[in-house]
Amino acid sequence: MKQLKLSNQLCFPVYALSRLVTSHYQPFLGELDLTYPQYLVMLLLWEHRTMTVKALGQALMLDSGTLTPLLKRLEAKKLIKRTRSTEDERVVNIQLTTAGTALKEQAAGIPQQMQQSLGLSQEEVRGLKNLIEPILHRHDKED
Amino acid sequence: MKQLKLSNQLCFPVYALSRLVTSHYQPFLGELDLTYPQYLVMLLLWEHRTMTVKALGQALMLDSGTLTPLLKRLEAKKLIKRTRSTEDERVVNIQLTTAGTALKEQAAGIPQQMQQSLGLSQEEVRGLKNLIEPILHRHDKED
DNA sequence: TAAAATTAAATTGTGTGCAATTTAAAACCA
DNA sequence: TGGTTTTAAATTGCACACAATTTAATTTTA
Repeated sequence: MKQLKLSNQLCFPVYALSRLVTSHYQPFLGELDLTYPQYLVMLLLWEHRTMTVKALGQALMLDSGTLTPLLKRLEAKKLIKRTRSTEDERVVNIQLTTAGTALKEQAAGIPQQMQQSLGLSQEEVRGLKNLIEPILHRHDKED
Repeated sequence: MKQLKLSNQLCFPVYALSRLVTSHYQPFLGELDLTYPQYLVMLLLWEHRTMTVKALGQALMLDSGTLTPLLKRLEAKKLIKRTRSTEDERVVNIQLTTAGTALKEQAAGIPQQMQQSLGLSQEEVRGLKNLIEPILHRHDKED
């Protein structure tokens, strides 16, 4: 049954690559005392300054079951503040603290260093993005 | 700082795709009462019948910290047997039970159904595999 | 407008991943 | 050979992911 050989599955390379990439972030993120998903949240906040939990969840395809405890940990590190919106008390706004904003400087070199660490060529990066992003967008509405 | 925009990171599409793919397995794997990593172990065992924990770990890039509890769950479901080798008592051999072998029939249709569920073309699947696998092999020795 | 439906987070519980340590066995070697 | 090193799993502890449920607030609608 050829189809059930691991080497014939697409799923496995994608899964393995994801973990490989994440593991290469570790040395760099460790210096900032961030995990990889925490770094993704910080990337969004550095870009937008303030976001709701829902907006973070949509951008990262994560639900509150993952985000709530993660955000509480970022708050405990004093990188963000969580405040319930006054116009709509269901909503929680996430905003950067001064320390959270400052961390951006320390993170500036990471994307560059990562590409080196993974040994990827420009073509590979572009090729992967060009293949993957259309697939993700095709499935955007699913969340 | 353009480099720190989420949309300019390679890491995120890879991470998001991996979770998207895994989530699409869920309805199919749920019928077999398997999680996605458990399914990967079963794929290897269907192919090789018997493997050591170490060999499983090398093939899947997972360590005993992940595999030991996972394998205990598969054993609790009576799909595999875990027996310590007599020649080398450090080694644990994992072998399929009759039920574990039988499950292969039920899994036969999954790869086909998955590609449909994800709406991927042959070109996309081939393109992704061709891009990802060389990257993984380049980093094989790292584990 | 009051009840029903929807929405945003939080909570609960299970199963990974993975770093770090521990345990026990086997291999090495001075 | 006896002590050191290496190796294979297991264990411990922490942080995701995610399904399912709960809670509280807002919208919808009958």
